[in-house]
Amino acid sequence: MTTTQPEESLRAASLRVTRPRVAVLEAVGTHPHADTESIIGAVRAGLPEVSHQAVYDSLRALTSAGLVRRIQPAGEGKRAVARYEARTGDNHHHVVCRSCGAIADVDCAVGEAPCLDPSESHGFAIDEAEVVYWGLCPTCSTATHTEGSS
Amino acid sequence: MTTTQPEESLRAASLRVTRPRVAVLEAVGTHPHADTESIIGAVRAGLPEVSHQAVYDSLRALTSAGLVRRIQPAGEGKRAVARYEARTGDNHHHVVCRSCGAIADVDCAVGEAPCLDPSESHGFAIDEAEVVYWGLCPTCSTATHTEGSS
DNA sequence: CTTTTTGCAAATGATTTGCATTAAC
DNA sequence: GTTAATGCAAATCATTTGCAAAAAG
Repeated sequence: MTTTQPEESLRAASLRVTRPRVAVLEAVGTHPHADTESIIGAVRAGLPEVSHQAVYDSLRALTSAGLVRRIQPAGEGKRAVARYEARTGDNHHHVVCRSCGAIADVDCAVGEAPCLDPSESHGFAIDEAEVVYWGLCPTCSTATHTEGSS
Repeated sequence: MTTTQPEESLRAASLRVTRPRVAVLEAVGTHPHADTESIIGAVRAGLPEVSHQAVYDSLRALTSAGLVRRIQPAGEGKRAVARYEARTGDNHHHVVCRSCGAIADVDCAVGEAPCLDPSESHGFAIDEAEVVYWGLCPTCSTATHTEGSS
């Protein structure tokens, strides 16, 4: 069975294997770019008794361990909602819709990971480059064009 | 006098010229990457009677008009604080310290603005590419190395 | 058995909202 | 004179915190 994978990942990261953590890890893998609320919902689908604090804590533990990546696009008029995705290890980036907040994955435009080497690092020890392409998703783009017509 | 510049910018953007907006625009120009709290402080230095709502509103108006850019680095354990910078028009990016949140500017590593053209846009209408280099600033990097030694 | 994680409920704190007044056009 | 922006104060909502009970090692 492949159901053992999450638990193995947890052990590999020296984290205790608890029901909530396994469920959260699976939920993040199943729902890419999901916000915390969605993850709580997904986790409770199979484990109704988890508190939201357990999810928050699990999420933080998984993020610290590097099993999960936290992304935080700025919602223009909305409250900033943290989103998570299973760390696949590759260096991919995101396209985010300014209007509805939809997220899609894209490969690094310039090849491998040239972004990791900025021209002037100001003495910073860079360990990751995050690229966010801002724009409008097809749906919101269409809606914008439509508004105004009768 | 050069004091007229902010007001001209406001008029050019079809925004009403109000005392708070002028002050906010100047404050953002003076304090690069400042968070809202700092901006409120800076504005009140010369205009003590502004409410923080006026600043929030001005900030939003200026952001919508494109006179100011909003950047929102994810604070790991802290509440996400919005930061602002005067829109200089160039396509520069940021280096952010994971530990203390310090921000520094860097030029686009690959030249002009190749980032604006992702390989696969998923149908999104991209209008801006934001690049964030995550790492540790010199100070925090040193602190990390120091901890552990006697 | 010891240490870590969960659960419960309240606290925190940045940002937003509504409405009357005031300033800008 | 109109319209839009400010001020005031309270509401919101994602996220965090503290402590006792339960589970994992």
